[in-house]
Amino acid sequence: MSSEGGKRKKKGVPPNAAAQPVRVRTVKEIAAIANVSVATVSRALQRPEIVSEETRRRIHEVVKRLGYTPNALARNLRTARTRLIVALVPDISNPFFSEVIRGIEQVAYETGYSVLLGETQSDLVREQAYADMVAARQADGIVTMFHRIPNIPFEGRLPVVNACEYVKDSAISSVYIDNVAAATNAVNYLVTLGHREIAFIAGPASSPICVDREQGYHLALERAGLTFNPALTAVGDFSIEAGERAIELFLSQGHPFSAVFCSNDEMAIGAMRALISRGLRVPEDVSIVGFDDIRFSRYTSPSLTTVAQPKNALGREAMTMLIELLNDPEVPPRKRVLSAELVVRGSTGPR
Amino acid sequence: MSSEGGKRKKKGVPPNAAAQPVRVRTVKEIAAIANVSVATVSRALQRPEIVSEETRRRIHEVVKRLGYTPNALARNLRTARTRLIVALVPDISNPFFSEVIRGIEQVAYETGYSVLLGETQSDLVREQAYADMVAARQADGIVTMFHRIPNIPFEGRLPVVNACEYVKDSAISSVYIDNVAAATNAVNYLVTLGHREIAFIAGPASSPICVDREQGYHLALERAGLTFNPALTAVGDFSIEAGERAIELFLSQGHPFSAVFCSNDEMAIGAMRALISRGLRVPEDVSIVGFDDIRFSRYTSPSLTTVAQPKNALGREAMTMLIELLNDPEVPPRKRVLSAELVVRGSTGPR
DNA sequence: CGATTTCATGTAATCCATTACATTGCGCTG
DNA sequence: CAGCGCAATGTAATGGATTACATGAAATCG
Repeated sequence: MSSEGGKRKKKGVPPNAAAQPVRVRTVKEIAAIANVSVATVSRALQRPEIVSEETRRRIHEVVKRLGYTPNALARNLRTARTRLIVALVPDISNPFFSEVIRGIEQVAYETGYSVLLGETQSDLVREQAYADMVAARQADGIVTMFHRIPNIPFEGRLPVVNACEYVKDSAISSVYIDNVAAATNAVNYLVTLGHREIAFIAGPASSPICVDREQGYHLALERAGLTFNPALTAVGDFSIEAGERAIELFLSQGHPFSAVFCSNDEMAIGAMRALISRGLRVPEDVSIVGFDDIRFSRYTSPSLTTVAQPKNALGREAMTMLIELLNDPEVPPRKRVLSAELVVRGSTGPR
Repeated sequence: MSSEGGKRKKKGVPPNAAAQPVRVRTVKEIAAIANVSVATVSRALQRPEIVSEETRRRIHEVVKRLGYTPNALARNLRTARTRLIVALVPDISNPFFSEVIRGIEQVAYETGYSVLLGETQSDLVREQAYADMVAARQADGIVTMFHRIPNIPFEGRLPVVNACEYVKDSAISSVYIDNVAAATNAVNYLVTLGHREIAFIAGPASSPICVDREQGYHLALERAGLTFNPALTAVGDFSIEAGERAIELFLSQGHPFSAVFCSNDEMAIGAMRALISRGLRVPEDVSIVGFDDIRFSRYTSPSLTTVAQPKNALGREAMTMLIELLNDPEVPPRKRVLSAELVVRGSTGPR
């Protein structure tokens, strides 16, 4: 039984950990090796300018040599901030959100925050799990892209902002577009092309922005003096399949229509596909307008006419508001409304 | 100067915080109100069975009434584990990854972990920032979907596994498909359809799996007795635009080709679009095969023939391996190879 | 030159929960 | 009834950093 055998437990680290590049973990050890106090080590790392040139160099050398990373848990516990924010997305596979998230991340990066993405699948339980991270002080705030504000037992202003969606009468800051106007505008465009029977594929009624889009649709019909036909409205869940099903429904009912306005691009893609597979031509027989302007809508054939949301700006603005809020919990809640723009492509044509 | 004025600082909370549902934060306060020690509160929350029925009830009542959430930082600091893992994705807007992530999340959920998503955009700096969370003890481990293993100063086995990608000769457990075989199979399918001039749109050569796909392409050509024409290979970055550019390149060089094999679906979509906009028909003039089977490839027109990766299984398996590793750092690294399957749709036809 | 700043650093309190160890009281055994 | 074991709870150490306050030395001032 000579020297160190195969499986030695890492118990009671021998106190000779001075010179060799062994694993080292705490400020204490760094301090001991660099021959200073823990306070000085901490200072050298946090505010180097208040430590003398020489000491600072020595400490940094040791830190580097031993690959020391301060324990963020301990730090965050003490300072009561994490510089982490959680972005809640109902569905990461929706390309619309991807770009909003990019916007969020850009601002986060600029201001020294990191973004953790949480996919909720619109599920309350998962939503709550992420929201609890704030209650448990593992994150400083939340940007949610869903129309439900998670419940956080928190004193004062909730460190939450809403992007893309909003909640009526809530004290939560939000950034979103004027969905009524955008939808009105899109439907109106179809009207100017001569369409009179315009179908509508709605999104879930639980979402205020979907209600707004529907309202915009009605408003445009009304203004054009067209009568609303309930048989030409279907509700979908934003999926491609929902778009297909809606078209099947319309066709099966036998009411004629020459245009379809969809509450998002994926349903529009599904609608387009269903029409084509039934032998109808887009846009010659039926025009289609989507909503969001996701990356793929440029590449469908025909390419999709759609309402382009300022996705990046929505994300940037939301994150900016959150930072503001974190820096000063007193700032009053704001609702910021950006505008959207109709992008005309190949899926729409004259009646 | 009577009672409490407008702006009172929250300093030295008056010790009358007994009955009213005020904001309360620490075990200490809960303990005081429930008339027990902090240890008992902690126990009532962690292992209720070792606390007497009555005490437990009382504590839970107080916890609930005051909306107490234990400070996770303090807990994690003490217990040295967070039950958080980070999933690193190069690009969240790539629908392929979305489904892998779903798989990861499923297993995480089943085993009591939460997943934090980090988008790296293949950027080393951002990658490192997330990796540092492990070094800083803010997360227990990492599942990366990129072919670079982040550098973590860590004693012993890195708590990292690789999903979809792998790194040659690394001691990192990985799950991925047999890309050589999958690509060979896809190209071979084109051969059996009678194609002889088959172009190839490669992915970045930095990625081993892309090299494998290219190798599979060569292998299939060789087996079929076809000569490899370097002019019919282009390198892309996985984007739709890259697919378009590749086709422009092939066409401009004037070498004829009747089929294109693409290293992912998005480049295939781009390729298809470029061909169609040049007046070529798919699949009558040119057949196209993609790779991944993302959600949209079913809905292009024509729908895309592609190699379907078992996305969910890749994610599930990767997370399972990580959990294993976290529970026992001694388990040897494994490379697990799943198999992929060619899905024939409308974008391929006989020469 | 004595007094006062300023600078660099050290000592120890603090953040909040977990948990090893200590204590108390009760029921049971021999 | 002494003695033991067990159940329930309490006391205090612990995890690793930050930072208020203290200290000593050097620089500046009148």
